[in-house]
Amino acid sequence: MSLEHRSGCPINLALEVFGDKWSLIVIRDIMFGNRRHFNELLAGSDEGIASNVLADRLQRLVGLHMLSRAPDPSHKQKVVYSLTEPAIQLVPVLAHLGAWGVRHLPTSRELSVRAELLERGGPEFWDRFMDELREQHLGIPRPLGVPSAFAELRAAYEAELARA
Amino acid sequence: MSLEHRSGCPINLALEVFGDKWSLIVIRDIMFGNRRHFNELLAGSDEGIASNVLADRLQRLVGLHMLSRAPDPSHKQKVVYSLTEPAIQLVPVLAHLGAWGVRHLPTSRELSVRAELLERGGPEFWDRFMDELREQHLGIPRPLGVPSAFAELRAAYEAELARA
DNA sequence: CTAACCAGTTGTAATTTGCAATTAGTTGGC
DNA sequence: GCCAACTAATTGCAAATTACAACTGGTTAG
Repeated sequence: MSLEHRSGCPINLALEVFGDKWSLIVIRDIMFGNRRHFNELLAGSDEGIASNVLADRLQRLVGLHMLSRAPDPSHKQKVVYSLTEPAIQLVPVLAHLGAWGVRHLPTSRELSVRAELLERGGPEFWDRFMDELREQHLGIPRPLGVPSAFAELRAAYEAELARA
Repeated sequence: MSLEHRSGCPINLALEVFGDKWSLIVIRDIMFGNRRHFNELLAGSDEGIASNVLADRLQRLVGLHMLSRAPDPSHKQKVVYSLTEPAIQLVPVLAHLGAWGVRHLPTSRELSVRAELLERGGPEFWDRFMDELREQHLGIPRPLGVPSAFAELRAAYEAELARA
C-alpha cells in the first residue's frame, strides 16, 4: 500500500493510516456497533458512506492489517470483517477522541452517552471492552464472571433513547 | 465552515475537524515543535506540506477555533498562530495516538522518543505540558516551581539525536 | 420459481487536494 | 537609499477523492 512514508513520526504514520474522513468511521462502526458485514456497515452508517468508498476503505484497512476478512460460514455469500489486535488497541485513542468531541463539538445527546461512559470508565473499562473485542474478533476467550462492557455501553445508549 | 454535519457522533464530528492528512500535522508542529509562524511550519515540516495547503489548513483551523491568529508586534509582516484551549486539550489524544503509532507502525527511533516519554509521563505529565501550552499560547501563567515538560521532551529528543 | 439479498464494481460528474510558480509588501545589511 | 532575502499567502493547473446511481454474478428464503 504505502512503501514510502512522509516521515517516521508516530503521529504522521498514524495519520497515513487514519487520516481521512471514513477509515475511523468504519472502525468505529465495527468496534462499537458490532457491524461485521458490508451491508450492515453500508446501511447502518449514520453518516451515509457510499458503497464504493466503503469497499475501498475495507480493502485498504485489510491491506494495512487493521481489519481481517473471512467468508461467513453460515452464508456462502457473506463476508465477515474483524478487527485485528492493532485496531483493538485503538480503544483508548477513540475513547479520548470521543471525550474531546463531547467537550468541544456540538454532539447530539444520545450519541454522546457512550463516549461519556467510555471516558468515565477509564483504563479498567477499556481493558474490559478490549478483552471482549478480542473474544468477538480474534476468538480469544475472556475471563469468566467479568461483566460485559459492550452490554453496559448498549444499555446506556438504550436508556438515553428511552428518555427522549 | 461546516453548518451541516454528517452526524452528531463525537468521533464523527472530531473527524470533520481533523479527518485529513494535514490538520493534525499542523497542530502537532505548533504544539510540540513550538512553530508559531507560517514559514516555520512550512520549512520545518518533515512531511513537506505545500504552502497553499498550509495556508488553507491554518485558515480552516482558525475558522474552527482550534487556532488563533495575531500579528507579530516585533515584525509587521509576521503572523503568530496560537493554540486555543480546545486544541490544547488534544494533548491526551495525541499522546495516545503517538503511543499507538510507536507500538504498531514503523516509526523512526529518534521521533519515537518523545511519544514514549509522553506516554510514560501519563496524565500528570500531560497536565504539566498543557499548563505550559496555556502559558505560551494563552498567556495564562503556570504554577511556580513546576519543571518544564516541554524542556524534558526536548532534552529526550536531543539525547537520542546525540546517541546516533 | 422467483423476488429479495449479498458484496461489491462500473461509469460519470463534482469536489477536494497537491504541486510549482508567483505576488505584494517588509526587512536587514551595506 | 538600494537590493536581496524574507513574509504570508495566492494562482493556475493536474491529480486524486468523493458522491451518486446503475449494475453484476451469485445466494438464499419462501
